[in-house]
Amino acid sequence: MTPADIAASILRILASLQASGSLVAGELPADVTVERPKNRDHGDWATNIAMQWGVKLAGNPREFATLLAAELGKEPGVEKVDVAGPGFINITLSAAAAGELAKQIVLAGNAFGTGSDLLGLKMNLEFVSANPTGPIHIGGTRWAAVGDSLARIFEAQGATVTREYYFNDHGAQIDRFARSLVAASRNEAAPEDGYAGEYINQIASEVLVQHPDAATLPDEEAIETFRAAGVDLMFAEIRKSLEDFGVHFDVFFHENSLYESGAVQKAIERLRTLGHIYELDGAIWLRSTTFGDDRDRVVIKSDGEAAYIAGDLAYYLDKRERGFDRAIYMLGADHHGYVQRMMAMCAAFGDEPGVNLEILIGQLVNLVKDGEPVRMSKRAGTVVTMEDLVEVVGVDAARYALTRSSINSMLDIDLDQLSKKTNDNPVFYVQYAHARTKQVSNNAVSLGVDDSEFDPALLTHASESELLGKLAQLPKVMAHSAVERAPHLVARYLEEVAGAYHRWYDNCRVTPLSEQPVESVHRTRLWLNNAASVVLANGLRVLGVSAPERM
RNA sequence: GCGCUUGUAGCUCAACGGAUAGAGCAUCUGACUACGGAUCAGAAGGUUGGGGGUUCGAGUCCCUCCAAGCGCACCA
Repeated sequence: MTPADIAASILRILASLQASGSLVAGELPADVTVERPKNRDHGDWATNIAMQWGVKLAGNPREFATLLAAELGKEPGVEKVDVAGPGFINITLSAAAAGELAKQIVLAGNAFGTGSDLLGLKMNLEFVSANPTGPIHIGGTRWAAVGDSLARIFEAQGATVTREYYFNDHGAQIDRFARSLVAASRNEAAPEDGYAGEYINQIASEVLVQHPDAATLPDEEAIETFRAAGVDLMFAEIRKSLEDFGVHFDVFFHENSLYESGAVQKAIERLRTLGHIYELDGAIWLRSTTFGDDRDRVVIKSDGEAAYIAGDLAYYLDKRERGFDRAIYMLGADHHGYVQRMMAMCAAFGDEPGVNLEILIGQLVNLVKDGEPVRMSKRAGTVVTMEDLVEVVGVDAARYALTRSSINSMLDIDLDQLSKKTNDNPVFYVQYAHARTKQVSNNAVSLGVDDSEFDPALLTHASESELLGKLAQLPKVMAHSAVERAPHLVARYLEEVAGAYHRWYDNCRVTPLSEQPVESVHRTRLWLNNAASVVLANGLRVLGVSAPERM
C-alpha cells in the first residue's frame, strides 16, 4: 500500500461519509496529502486533511478526523489509525501491506517514479546559451547540469522536451572576439575591450592552419575570416564539452539566422499590428510599460541597428510557432533584469506570462580559493571551465555537486578542496549505496538466494519499515521537483534513500551466514534490496549521474 | 534610490504552511574471524540575521530593519 493508495482510499471514504450524511454536504477535497511523519511514533504515514477540511465538513478537525479514522481503519492492509494533536491522522500499515511495495517497485523497474503530470506538453528548455567567445566556465556548467536534469525530470512526467542552446553569433561581443583572434595571430596585444588567454592563441593558430594567409589580410577581411572560422571552432569546442558532460542539445539556435530570415522584421510587424510599437527620436520602441515593464524598450536603434531585444522578440515568437506550449529560459542572476521586459514581451504577443514563457533565475557560482573568493577573469587566468572541473572531479561528481543545491542560492566551488577530498561529495555515498545493492544481489544469487518467493509480512525490522517508507516517496519527489523546477530535491532524497539502505544493510542480511539455510526472509529481502537498487538508479538517472555496479 | 535572490549547526547546504528544524563534512567515542568499512551506532553542536504581524500551527506567508550577491542603456 503506497501513500497514493492511502490518499485514494481517503477520498473514497470521504465521498461515502458525505453520501451517508455523516459529513456536511458541499465541496470535497480534490487531493489529499499523505506524507511520511518525521517521528516514527506517528505511524508509517500521516495526513493533515482534518485540519484543512475538518471545520467545513464536520464542525471541527478532531470530529472529522475521528470519523475518517474509524473508516480508514477498516481498509485492508491498515493496521492502526490514530488521531493526534489538533487533528493529525496517523496511519500504521501491516508489514505485509507496506512490504508489498518492494515487489511493485521491482516490477515497475525504470518506470517507477515516473508520472503523467506533464503528459502531452511540448516544452522548450533553453539553458547555457553561453556566447561562443570562450569556453564554458563554471557558471554555465551549473546551468548545463541543472538544465539537463530538469529536462529529464520533465520527461519523466510525460513532457516532450527540446533542449535548446541560443547561440549568440551576432553583435558586438563576436566582433571583439574576432578582433582578439586577429591580434593574437599577429602576435599583438589583445584589444582593450577584447579577450585574452591561452584559448584565444589556440583558436587563432587553428584558424591559421585552415587559412594560412589570414593574418596578413587587410583588417576587414582578416576580421571576417577569423570571425567565421573562430566562431565555428569555439562552437565545436563548446559542443564537445557539453557532450562529454552528458548534456545533449536538440537544437543549437543561431541568433544570426533570425536576422537573415527576416524573423526579426516579422516579429516587429506582428507587434505593430497589435498596436504595441511606436517611433520616437528615430528609434522604434516596444511599449512594454503597457504590460508591467518599468520603461519602454528600444527595438531598433536610431542608427538602424537592431537592439538586443529584437532578437529576443523574434526568437520567442519562433519558439511559439514551432509549437511549444512552454518556453522556459534558464538565466543567471546577472540577467534577472530581463525578466520584466521578457514577460512584457510575452504579454504583448497575447500570450500568458509565467505560463507560455517562464524564466528561471539561478544564482551565480563563486570560485573560492583558500577560503577567499576569487573573481573569475579571463585576463588573470582564473577562469575555471567545464573541462577543468571535469578533469579534477569527473562528470558524476561535478554534475552532482552543481545540482544538489537550490538554484536560488549562490554556490561556492573550491577546486583545491574538490580535488583533494572528493569523499565529501555525497554523490559517492549515493553511488556506493547503489553499487552495494548490486553486489548484494550478485552475492545472493551466487549463494542460492533467488526471487522465487516474496512474503512481505516478513519485512518487520524497523530499518525495513524505514527503507520502504523512503522508497515509496520517489514518485512524489519526482513530481514535486518537476513542479518546483528543483532537481536538487531528487538529489537530497537520494541521500536519504542511501542512508536508509545502508542502515538496513547493517541490520538485515539478504544472504544467510555460512552454514545457515536460505529461508523465505532472505528471498523476500532480495526483493527489497532490488527495489532500493531501482530507486537509486532511477533517481541518479534524472540527475545525469551514473549508477555504478562497483566502485 | 528602485528591483531580484539569499541569510538555518564550526563549514557546505536541506526542509508541499505541519508534530521534537535535518543531512554530509569537520570534532569526539565506539563497531568487522559478517552480503564491500566509500559503512554503521552514539555524542556534541541552533533564539532559523533582528523586531513586529497573519492562524489551530511560521524557517516557510505579510510588514519593517540589518547584512551579502546580482541587476537597474538607443551594451550584448
